[in-house]
Amino acid sequence: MAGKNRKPISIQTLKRLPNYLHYLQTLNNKEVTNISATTIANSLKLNEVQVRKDLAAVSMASGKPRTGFNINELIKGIESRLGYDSKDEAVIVGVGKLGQALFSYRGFQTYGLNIIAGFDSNPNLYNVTIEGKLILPMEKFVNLCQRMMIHIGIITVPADQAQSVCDLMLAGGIIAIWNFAPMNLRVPNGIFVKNENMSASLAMISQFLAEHFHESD
Amino acid sequence: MAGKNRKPISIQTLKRLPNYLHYLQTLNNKEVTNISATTIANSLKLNEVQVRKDLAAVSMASGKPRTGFNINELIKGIESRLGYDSKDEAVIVGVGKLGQALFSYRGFQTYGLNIIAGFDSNPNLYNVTIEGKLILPMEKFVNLCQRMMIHIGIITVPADQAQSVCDLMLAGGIIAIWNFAPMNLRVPNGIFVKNENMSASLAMISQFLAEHFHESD
DNA sequence: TAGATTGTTAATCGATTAACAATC
DNA sequence: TAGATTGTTAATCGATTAACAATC
Repeated sequence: MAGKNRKPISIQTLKRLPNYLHYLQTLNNKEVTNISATTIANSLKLNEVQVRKDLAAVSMASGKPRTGFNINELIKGIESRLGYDSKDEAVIVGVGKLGQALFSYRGFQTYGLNIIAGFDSNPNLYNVTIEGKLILPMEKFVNLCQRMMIHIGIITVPADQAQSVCDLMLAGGIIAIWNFAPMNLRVPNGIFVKNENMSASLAMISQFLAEHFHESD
Repeated sequence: MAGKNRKPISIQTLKRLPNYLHYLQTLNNKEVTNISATTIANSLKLNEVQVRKDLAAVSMASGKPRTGFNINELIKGIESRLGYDSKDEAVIVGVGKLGQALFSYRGFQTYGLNIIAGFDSNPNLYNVTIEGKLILPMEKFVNLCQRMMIHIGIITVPADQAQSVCDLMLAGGIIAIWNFAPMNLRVPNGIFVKNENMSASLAMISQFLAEHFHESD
């Protein structure tokens, strides 16, 4: 589950790692085996020292002057650091459209995430399967999480139900919550909540447009 | 479209604004009319000076010693700053499950975002309506964007189609892209891309779990 | 008045970037 | 060798936090 030799790594670096990975993977088909931090930096419009420091945090072997980094080693290093090489099991609560989208998205497998079951309070959905995975009634939630030792819970219910779902997750032993409800969850210390903050994204878009049209007035 | 008197505001502050707003809205029902930065800070587990500086960036009237800030004024200020009081029109390309989820999500109205049409290359979806909004073939995309002066494009297609959709959006005159495809888009200067970086979120969750289980070994 | 709360100025902290010596 | 590229050490930058005077 947890990888080995993980030095602490900044949140900023962590956010950039998936970008590096994606970029390296696009290169991987071609004939090149090595790449320099300089090239990566230019392609992704990042500072090259920053790229080197980021890579230093994930690559087993260090880069070599003139030749750069071995692409495959970098990919392995990043994947390992991101936990893509080990599967984490998760459950999702709220199988509306967004919930279904996440529930059925196969891409998460690539990221080491396996959503093993969905839960909803709508009886019409009980025992429906999506991509071969069952939707179950909420009553079965706590017990299943405990029995299967699930650690990750995904919340895709409306905002007003999010806190009670969250509490239920804690009862089920879940310690990391991926929250898509536009709602700040109250959790005790030691519980990790990652808010998928769409309103913040929209705020940035709105800010950009405001600046854009203000400038051009 | 763009609000008035917008001083520059840090990205960090911008991310926190929706949280303040949500918190203030939960208070708004009750009888209190004022609130102190101290109280907000404690409730949201933030530093109180940080809260004051954030609020200073959005509130028309400043707070008063002993009484704090007027809740309604704060709400108005934040909503205005976030652009929630003016509607921006957007189009979405890719009406799969995730696309449908976003397309039909009424909550975006609250955020000042109005998705007026969806586009997909699947003929089965042509002229289907979701929440009274049409899904159209890609052929109509550029023309519609231009005619209606749409500035925001949402990308919910698979990664391998994202870049070509992006290029099409630029052709249609779109200048702000909200990208849900796990893929770094190439765009010219002046175009804003907000990546909804789910892989980065997963990376953080994975990182937390790794640390958690490492510590407890 | 007294003190809770404000806004500001200065100190701290962490991340980014610049400068540079080491090396294949 | 020469020079492209590395990793490190120091400088810069921006955001957070601490200290404090102002005020209702």
